[in-house]
Amino acid sequence: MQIKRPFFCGERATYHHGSLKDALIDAARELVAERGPAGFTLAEAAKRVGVTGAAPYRHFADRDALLRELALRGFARFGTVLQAAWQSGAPDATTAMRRMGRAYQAFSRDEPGLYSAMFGSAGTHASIGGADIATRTFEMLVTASAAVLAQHGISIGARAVAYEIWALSHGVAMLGLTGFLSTQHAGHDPGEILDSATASLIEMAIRRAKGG
Amino acid sequence: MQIKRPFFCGERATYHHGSLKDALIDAARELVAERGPAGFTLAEAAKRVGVTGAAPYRHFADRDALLRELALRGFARFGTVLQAAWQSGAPDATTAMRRMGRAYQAFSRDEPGLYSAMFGSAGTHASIGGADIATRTFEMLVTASAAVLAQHGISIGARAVAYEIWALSHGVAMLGLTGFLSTQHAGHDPGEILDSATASLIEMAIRRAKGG
DNA sequence: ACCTGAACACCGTTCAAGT
DNA sequence: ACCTGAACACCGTTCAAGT
Repeated sequence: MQIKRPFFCGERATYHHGSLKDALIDAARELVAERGPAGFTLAEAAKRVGVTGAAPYRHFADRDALLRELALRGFARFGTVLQAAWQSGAPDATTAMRRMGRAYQAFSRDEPGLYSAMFGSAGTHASIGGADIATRTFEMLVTASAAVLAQHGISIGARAVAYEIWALSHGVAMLGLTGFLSTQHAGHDPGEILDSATASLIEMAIRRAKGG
Repeated sequence: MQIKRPFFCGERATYHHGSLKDALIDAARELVAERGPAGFTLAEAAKRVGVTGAAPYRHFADRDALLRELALRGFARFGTVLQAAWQSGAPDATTAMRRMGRAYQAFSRDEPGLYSAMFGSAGTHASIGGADIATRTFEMLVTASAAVLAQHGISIGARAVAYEIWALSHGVAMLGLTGFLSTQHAGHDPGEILDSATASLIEMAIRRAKGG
């Protein structure tokens, strides 16, 4: 995701940058990945792409608007990645669900800047706009869960399972990003844990539906 | 947790504050609860307790040290709360586990400042000291899981289940704090979701151990 | 021993002026 | 239309000076 810039390491050829908006977002992604959403400063992002601290205000209302834009792009990419993972496992819904879980974990690990911008700061959700792109991500999980349950002849409870799986996935992702997993649980790969736990949640949903 | 202060609303009776350290930590807890760890400023905490911006440096090395101290106190309180919940369900391990799960969720909801300081910012874990108070919290979950499994005659797999339950609990907590749950899942109480999913994870661990 | 006041660097934000 | 430079308020941090 390195942005092509029409100037040489720090010194621009032209007075106008050309793709400043994208360059700033990319710099923000790197900074958030390095130091978290709190550590991101507009000034440093501007410096990194070779413009004055005032330049970003031609493209974003304020610091928060830039982070919001980063989060929005993150959700868009996240949706694409999860969708692709799901389809790579078709037509078996269980396989597809496993692939999607792995993709979720991999995304949070490989794109910490995007994931943190998306879910990191309180209030992100509220300020991200009524359209609510995050809801679309969740709806993907609901659809996936419904497909897995349908494979077992069950047509209810998909939202509840999707909710459980999302919380689980998010928990693994966040504990990983904040450093609480890697150090103390040698031998337990986050991906495997997520995989196993997701399977448990689904299997119990099936058992409950069949038993009741 | 309101700190008793030896002065009247803003104006001190004495030149020395008396309990500035505790007052600052309490102000930090409120500020982090209101605006997240990123929104916390040392200057505002100082203003809120009625001292100069330089005063905190007599008690903390820097801004980060104050947040670290807040996190440490949070972990201590969290441990006490979970322990009490567990014991309130004794001697039935399954009941005790359910109580602990509810207590986990309630703590994250009622003490957002503490929970955010504990788990909110990347790197907290690393900088919180080698003693690793977070590990002790996790070990409580391991002990609890082992007790539940033991009730079913199973003596293996407690760490893996505890890991799954922690991730799930943390996911519910964080999605709740960042506002991703309340808005889109009317009808699904976070506490109930956690309860049901935890039960699923435990039951599947039991089934696997007995079946294999 | 604990706090204030002044000082400095840095960041968010605005605005008139440059290209 | 897009960027710079100067300006201001605010925050983190230090330090000499006050109680």
